Amino acid sequence: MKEQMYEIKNINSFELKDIFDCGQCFRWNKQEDGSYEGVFKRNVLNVRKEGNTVIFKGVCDGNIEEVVKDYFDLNRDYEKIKNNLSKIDDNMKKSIQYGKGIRILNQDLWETIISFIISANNNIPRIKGIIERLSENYGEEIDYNGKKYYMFPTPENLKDVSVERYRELGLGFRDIRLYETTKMILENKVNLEELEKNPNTMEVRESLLTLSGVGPKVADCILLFSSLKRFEVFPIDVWVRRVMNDLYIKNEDETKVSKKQIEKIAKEKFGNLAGLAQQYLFYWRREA
DNA sequence: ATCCAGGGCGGGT
DNA sequence: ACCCGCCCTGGA
Repeated sequence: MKEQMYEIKNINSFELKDIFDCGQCFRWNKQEDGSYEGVFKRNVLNVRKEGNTVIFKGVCDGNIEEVVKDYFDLNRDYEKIKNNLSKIDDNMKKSIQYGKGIRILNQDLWETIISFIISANNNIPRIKGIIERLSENYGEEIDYNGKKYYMFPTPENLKDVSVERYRELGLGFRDIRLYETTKMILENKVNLEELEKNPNTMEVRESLLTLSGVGPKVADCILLFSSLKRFEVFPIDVWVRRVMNDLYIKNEDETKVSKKQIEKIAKEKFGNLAGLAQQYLFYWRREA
């Protein structure tokens, strides 16, 4: 494949650190020169920012401009969204100022499902390690700049991989979950293309919940961070529980705050932008 | 050493 | 409906 380049001048709501470190993705890594490099679908990309210009460079499956516009959600008006959310209260305003460059990536549904199954009760360095080993072992190779990169394995790539093999790759107790979910998708027990087409978020959520290793939190992450792009969901993890309790609930023991309670407040305050609000709050509370 | 990290599952009430 | 213990692994 031939190297392509694409640049956007005077871009807003686009900060590399905010996008790649806000917890939505696992295959982007910061380089020595401050740029980020990542593999998604059949693309290998390097992204860097100089002033208000973003430069994308790499090998793409198709036209780089189209690939980038789709993946980085460039047709959505984040300035408008941020303005609306900022009006809600000072907490939102502050968290948005902190994560002003966040964009929700349009990630492959299958990859997002598997990645967040792996994320369960796990830490980020280890999650990234597991995903890299899966890709190196079972993903298709792409050569770029004299280096080898590996696509995330497809369901077919994982067809004959055993539970034991997953355990060897360091998945721990998630081995069986990955095995079973892959099998269910290969057997079309859950049809990913149908999910993409279904506008009813709750139906899609129910369907995701039938997959092994997918509970409420993982399902919501998949709905928000994959190409399903449902911004009304509100994934609740320990950090979100923490920040929601600090700001709005103020219970002495945050672990005692129920999910329902948090969901109710999120819906009342943030409505159909709850997912975005969650992301700003999460990133702010974890990093700041 | 003990704990915990972006939960889910299965088996209790 | 809630609640609880348990689940691999590795880094602090």
